Amino acid sequence: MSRIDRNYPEPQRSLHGKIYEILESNIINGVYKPGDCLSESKLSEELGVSRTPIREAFRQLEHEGLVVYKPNRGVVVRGFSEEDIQDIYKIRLMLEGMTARRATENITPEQLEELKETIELEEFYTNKNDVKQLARLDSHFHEIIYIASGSRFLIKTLRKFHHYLGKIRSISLSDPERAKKTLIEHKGIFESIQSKDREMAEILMEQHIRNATRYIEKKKDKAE
Amino acid sequence: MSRIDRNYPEPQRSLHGKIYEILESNIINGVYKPGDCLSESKLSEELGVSRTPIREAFRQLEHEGLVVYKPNRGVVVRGFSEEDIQDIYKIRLMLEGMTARRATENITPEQLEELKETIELEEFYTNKNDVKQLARLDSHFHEIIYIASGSRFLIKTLRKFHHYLGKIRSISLSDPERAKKTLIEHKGIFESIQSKDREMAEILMEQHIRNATRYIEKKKDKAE
DNA sequence: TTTTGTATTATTGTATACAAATATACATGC
DNA sequence: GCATGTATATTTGTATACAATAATACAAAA
Repeated sequence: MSRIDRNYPEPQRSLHGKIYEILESNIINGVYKPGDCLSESKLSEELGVSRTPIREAFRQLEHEGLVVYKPNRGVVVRGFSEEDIQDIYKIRLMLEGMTARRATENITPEQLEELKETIELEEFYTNKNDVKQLARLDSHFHEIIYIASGSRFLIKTLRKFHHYLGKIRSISLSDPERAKKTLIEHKGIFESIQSKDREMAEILMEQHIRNATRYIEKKKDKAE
Repeated sequence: MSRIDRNYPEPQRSLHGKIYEILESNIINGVYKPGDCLSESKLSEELGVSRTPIREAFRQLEHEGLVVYKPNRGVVVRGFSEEDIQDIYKIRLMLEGMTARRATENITPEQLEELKETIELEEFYTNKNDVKQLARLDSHFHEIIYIASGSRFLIKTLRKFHHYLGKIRSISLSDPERAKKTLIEHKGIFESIQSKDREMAEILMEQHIRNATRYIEKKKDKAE
């Protein structure tokens, strides 16, 4: 085996992990609707794998609460309701501020630099109106703060919540006004963290979540 | 088959569910230490089942973050550190108050009655110093409030946190002084909820968590 | 002695086989 | 027509078989 092969091994991910991601994404994005029954045999055929890794993915989705397990009948999709989405925003409002405060206390220079670069890229893509990149960078911005908080539970919980909101976030960021406002808010949070102002980081993060929530609410009201 | 057998069917739970509970409990209670490797084959032999349901249980534990998955090597136990426990209390401080407030808004008369009965039993067992029953009732008290909050995410998150702290809670409740204080605090929370005083329910619940945290901290300081 | 290559062993990853449970279709009786 | 019982088909639940990967032991060379 050559040296290059040893240095660049392929990811070598297990099948159940990939299948889990596919199914989770299909549930989050509404490909599978709440109430849909997922069949091991059918998915097994569709994806061209045996039932074993599919069952393993099911167990993860079940644990996550995205599907409900019916003994000897398989799993039915749960998905998210309007209320669930609002609920997530309410809980985030409680947790994101705390996370930003703790991140301010624990952040490393490298993470701070990464945060800065992320914001610079956000600025670039905001001007270009590249929604896909903006969504990616937004996730990255928050992800760094989650990790810097040093709390495995906050990381796990908020990462999931953020992931669940992926669709709605893209909608928000496709509005140039909201994208610009997001950038300004991110900059404020970054500067607070950089200057080690815990309180301000907490307050600005809470405002950021509140503004995101308000934007969605307003958008929804208009649509009705 | 007798009629009695038909009226009281066994739960008919799947194996992977039972195995998951066994393993989770072993991790939470420190039977498996952080760093321990869990082997499918060994557990399969020990428990007298095939590897399939064990793998399914592993996938749930993995998703929960209680074990870390190593491709082609199995899973290693993660468990909880001192910091993790403190961390859980910090996060609960943010979430339990909100949950109590929302429970006050949504609680049903039946749930209120159940809460009342739980506290009456708590009073009974506090006088008898029955720690096991007190731990069970404490969980039940909080569980009712979680459910009454109507938020599937709060239910899921806080239920887990509460479960993780089972061991430490039993230690607290085995101190008659702390048990009495817990009862008084629960009563206060119950009365706020009953009289639909959201703010007070939130404040008292936060105090309750804060007091529980302080007690643990003090206990730890003494031990050192 | 240390290192490295190789054979062996053990473990996981996936597929498949069979048992158990459930749903479905259809016939039978009312 | 409607309900009920039964046979069939389908699906899940579990066990097992085989393949792939990684760890281990050991021998050979530097």
